[in-house]
Amino acid sequence: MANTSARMLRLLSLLQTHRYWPGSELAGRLDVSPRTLRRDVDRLRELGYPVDASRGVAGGYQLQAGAAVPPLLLDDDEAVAIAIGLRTAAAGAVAGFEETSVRALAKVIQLLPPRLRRRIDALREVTAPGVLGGGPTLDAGVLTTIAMACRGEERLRFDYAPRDGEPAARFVEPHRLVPLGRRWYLVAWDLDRGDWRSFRVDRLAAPALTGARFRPREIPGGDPAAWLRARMTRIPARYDVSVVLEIDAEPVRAFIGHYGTVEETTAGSCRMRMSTDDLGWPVMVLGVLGAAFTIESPPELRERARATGETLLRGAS
Amino acid sequence: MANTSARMLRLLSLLQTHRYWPGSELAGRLDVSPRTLRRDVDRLRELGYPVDASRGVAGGYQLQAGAAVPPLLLDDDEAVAIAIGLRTAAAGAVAGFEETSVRALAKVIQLLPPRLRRRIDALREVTAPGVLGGGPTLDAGVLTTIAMACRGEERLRFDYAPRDGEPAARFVEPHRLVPLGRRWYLVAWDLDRGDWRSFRVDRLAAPALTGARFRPREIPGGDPAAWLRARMTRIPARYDVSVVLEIDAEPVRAFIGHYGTVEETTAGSCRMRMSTDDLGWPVMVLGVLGAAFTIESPPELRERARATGETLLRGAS
DNA sequence: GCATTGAGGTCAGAAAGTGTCCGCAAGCCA
DNA sequence: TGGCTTGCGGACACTTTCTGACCTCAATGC
Repeated sequence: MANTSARMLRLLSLLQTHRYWPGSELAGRLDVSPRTLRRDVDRLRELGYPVDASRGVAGGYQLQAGAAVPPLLLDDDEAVAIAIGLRTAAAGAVAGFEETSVRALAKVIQLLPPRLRRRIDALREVTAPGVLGGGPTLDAGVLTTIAMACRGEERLRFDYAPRDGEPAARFVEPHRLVPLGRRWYLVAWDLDRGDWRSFRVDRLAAPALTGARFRPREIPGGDPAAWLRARMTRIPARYDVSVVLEIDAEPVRAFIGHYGTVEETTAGSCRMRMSTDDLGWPVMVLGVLGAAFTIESPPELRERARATGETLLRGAS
Repeated sequence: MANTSARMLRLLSLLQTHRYWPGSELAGRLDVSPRTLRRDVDRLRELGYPVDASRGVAGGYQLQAGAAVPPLLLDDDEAVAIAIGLRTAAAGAVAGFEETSVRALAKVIQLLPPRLRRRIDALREVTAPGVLGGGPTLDAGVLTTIAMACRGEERLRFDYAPRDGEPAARFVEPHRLVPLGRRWYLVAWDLDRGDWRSFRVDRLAAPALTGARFRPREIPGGDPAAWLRARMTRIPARYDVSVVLEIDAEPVRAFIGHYGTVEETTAGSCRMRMSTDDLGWPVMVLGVLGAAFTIESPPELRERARATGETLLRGAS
């Protein structure tokens, strides 16, 4: 009966929770004889989840890392923590991990009981993007709804405000979410227009799952990201920043993390490069580092630094 | 035999992956008759994981959100994404979620196959804390090793550099990781000294699991966080920043997120408050917002703003 | 050496899981 | 409306597994 499966899951859960259990206690909790427990442990091992055992007084069982990821049995707090972590990662806190994170997030959110979803939503303000982003603020709820639609192959309705023109309702077969530059795009088959379209997620509002499933079409070329890049005739204007700082490379590197690169020029001086569409950000960096610097490019950065410096001096006096 | 359990897990995995499956295909993949598939689905339902079914042409099965979190069956990418997300959250990217995140992270890391751990470690630089932190850079590997020791009730060795004095090897029974202020502390029973001690994680190096288990002692009072707070005679000096800005509250709020509070004073002006031990941070905010401001406190902030302003002007000229 | 704790073989009875066959119900479409 | 598809679930016979009891053996720590 389901008894065995359920018991195996409970056993896995116990082993995941506490890490070390005497056999007698496990047997007691699962309400079986020690012999059966040993058989259950064997079953887990056969499934590829290595369970370590040690004998003697204070012996016990312990789940070890194996070749495959065992089914994760999470309690509420852990599930919420995972969802929150994925959401921040998807929102761009971890460069290069947005897409994977949002896919995993869609999976987790989908499986989460409503009460946990509410808890996560309630934490929206706590996890407000704040300074980090630089990019436009993006509602994680919108993103996950779309991701769920892509995943579940469900038709999607939403309001879309194109760059120039009135907002209008759209009805699409969502295909893929693609992060490009600092923005998210939805690549979808537009049902009204009968063609592939891309939508900037930050211009998209009130996405609603329709429940209607569809058989996914194949996008020309097969790669949504490539299709989108090819379609984007112009990428948003960006500044390539280059500044020489009279300070060792190391603290600079530690400070800016992956937001830019730092190369040593001479001892005690280094060149920092970054690519950004918001000059406020490199100015912040320069100000906080506090070292003397020379701006190589772009000229606009010089102007911006001057303006910021004057603001600060006025306020400080 | 284990067949049934294994098949149930595979079924769960399939249902988690694609979201919608025709019964015949599921039966085919699991290599059982449709009747047995129906029975398996029933079993899942009995376990509390609601499986939706729809009839008619193009009918199928679909896993829905239920009352409990089902066992998460993750593929490699998803597992890595979850670990990365938790790590950033634990590193302080999500205020108030450090502890829960690090606990969940310890669980996940513990279960992850070595090859995935390596992938995650390789991503360390990608997820470099960068600007975010403000606090001292903390090696996530150190944190998770300690968390695993706490979780597994394993004795721990490490090198510790006290504020004043030489680094020395320590041998402890780890009890709990506690985030306090902007720092992490390990509360542990010091085996050499035979007493409870707290250790700042950022002063701790080369933690090593010994594999030796112990029966956890009870900490006086029962609450490690309370114990630690009581023990910390002085908390790190902090500045309470208060600045009036000649700008609407809304953009300020959007910019600083949860790092501080903003109240409207008069139309077109607002007061920003934050508590920090690093004045560089509020200065950055003031500089980037670009609005005229008046510093109410602390006086040190005025000095810092002046210095930063001068640096920027020098560099810009 | 002794107590503790896990490993694992064997056995018999109990309890499942399984496929086949069946009639039924619900959705979709012509 | 009728026909098709797909899921639902009862009944049955058969097979397989599961379980607890009992036993001996093997590590481990004191």
